[in-house]
Amino acid sequence: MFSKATEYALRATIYIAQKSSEEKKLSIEEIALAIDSPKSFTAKILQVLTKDNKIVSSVRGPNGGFYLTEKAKKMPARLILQAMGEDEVLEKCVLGLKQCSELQPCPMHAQYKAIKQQLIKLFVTKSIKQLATEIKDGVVFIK
Amino acid sequence: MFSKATEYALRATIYIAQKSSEEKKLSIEEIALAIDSPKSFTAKILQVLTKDNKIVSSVRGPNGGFYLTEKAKKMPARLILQAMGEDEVLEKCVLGLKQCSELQPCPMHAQYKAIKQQLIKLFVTKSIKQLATEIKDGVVFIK
DNA sequence: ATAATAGAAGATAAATTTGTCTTTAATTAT
DNA sequence: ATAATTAAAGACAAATTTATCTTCTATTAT
Repeated sequence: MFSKATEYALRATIYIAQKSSEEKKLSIEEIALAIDSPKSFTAKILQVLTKDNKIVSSVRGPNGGFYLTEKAKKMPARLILQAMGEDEVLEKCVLGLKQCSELQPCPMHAQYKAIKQQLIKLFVTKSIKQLATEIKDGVVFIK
Repeated sequence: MFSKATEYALRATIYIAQKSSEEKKLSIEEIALAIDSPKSFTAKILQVLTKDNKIVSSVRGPNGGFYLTEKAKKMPARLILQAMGEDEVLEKCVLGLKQCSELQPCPMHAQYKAIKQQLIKLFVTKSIKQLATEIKDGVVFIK
């Protein structure tokens, strides 16, 4: 469904949301280990999410690392897709038609429409924080 | 969601199903034009679907081309995904976790589960023929 | 100030996907 | 038989994705 990069982005952000605060930052080592992703590649991805502190925040140097502000934790998961430039996946035609729409539907449009709506709803209504909260109780896993 | 190759595979197969029979075969030129796909790349993809005549049938030489048998037209769309080696997409975890399951769910598992089931249902219950039938009436488009 | 730490930035490389082109093989019509 | 047609097969190339490594910069502790 999504690229590896976006999968790592989602997992990393959810993990950081669960473990970090402005006081407690996480190193790239810890994050990559926790979500089972290649370290350097994950660093690159976090650079994207950190750009303009849009989603993830970071500071360099000793005691530095990555964290999410309370404001960021309230953001919908869809913002991560947007930051990764993969938001379109949610809206795209299953058959890859450029012109697929209500007026000019592909053969799967009618049925896929409902699925698409639920997908979008999932990423819009679930905040990063909501996705993160159950991890520490072992209800849910990120690795 | 799917690779370009699989998108072309679905579109091409649906188009062939709608236009062809054992008596009337379609050239790769016609198919690629009809579904707006690169000709040579589409030829490669049809080679895969034609392998062992599993889904698409073909004959070489004058008046040759691609077609679908009545039996093939009755097959579920999911077989195309399988032939393309992309069937796993339907079952895969949204976050890309290898171990995501009921017992060890990812943070999106509970919500995504229902979506996944509908996706699978769509590809299992819809036959290639069913997807193809509305094209000629202009109810539905493939380009 | 200096050294140590940790992310940012950039270069590079490996792997995969997407796409093209040429040659070969099968089939048909003449 | 021969020529024409059309898909099959294979080599190759371009683009994108995934991944690594090195150097630079900011920050902190001493």
